[in-house]
Amino acid sequence: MKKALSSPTSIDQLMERADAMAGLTLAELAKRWQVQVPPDLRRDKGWVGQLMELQLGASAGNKAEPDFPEIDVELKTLPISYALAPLETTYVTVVPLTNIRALNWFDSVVYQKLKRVLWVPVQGEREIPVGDRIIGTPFLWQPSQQQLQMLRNDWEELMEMVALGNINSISAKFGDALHIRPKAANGRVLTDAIGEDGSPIKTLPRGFYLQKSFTQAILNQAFANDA
DNA sequence: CTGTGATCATAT
DNA sequence: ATATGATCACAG
Repeated sequence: MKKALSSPTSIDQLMERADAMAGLTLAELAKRWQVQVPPDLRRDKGWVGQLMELQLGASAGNKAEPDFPEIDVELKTLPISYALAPLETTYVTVVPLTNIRALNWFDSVVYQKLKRVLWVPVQGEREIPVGDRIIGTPFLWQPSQQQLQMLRNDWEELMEMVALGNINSISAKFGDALHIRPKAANGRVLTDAIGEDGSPIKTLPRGFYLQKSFTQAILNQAFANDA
């Protein structure tokens, strides 16, 4: 998809563009940007997010930084059930497995991305045709002190394991708010990491994901604030 | 090849 | 039913 809009230069401008899509179906928004609606998301997993990028003027690209670096905002779509519960965990960024310098939370990409997020809830039930799914009301979120502490604790615990060569003993069961799971094109992809004895090894690339319980709490906050 | 956007699909 | 591990498309 092509970039058709300039990056928003202020929060107000971003929210204006965001509010303009609230209540629309994905088909309606897709028509506005002249993109085809896929029959399902099996082969287009990132389609919804990329449509949002068009609407909001996010700079495309694969940089490990927030979508709107000028205004320090990260964009996240959140697929939700009929009961307004998250249907999926939320991918944040890849886990650095090598060249780990200072284990500094505030320098981490996780912190840089999550310190301010524009959440866009979208109906995600698979039985709803993609084009018929309704876009919810986007809202801006900043983690509370408590949420920030949870994220930081998980991040520090997990990164310590990585730095000490224990990447292969990390599973999705670690971490309360944040966890680590594979993030690759397939199971044969290998990248460099630190082995148990400190020597280089090859392992599957991993990503940081937000647990559903964490994003559920974010939704609850936003919902309560509206009422 | 690595990062982005994520959801899929099967084991449990 | 759902969480974990696996996977898909595309940009740079």
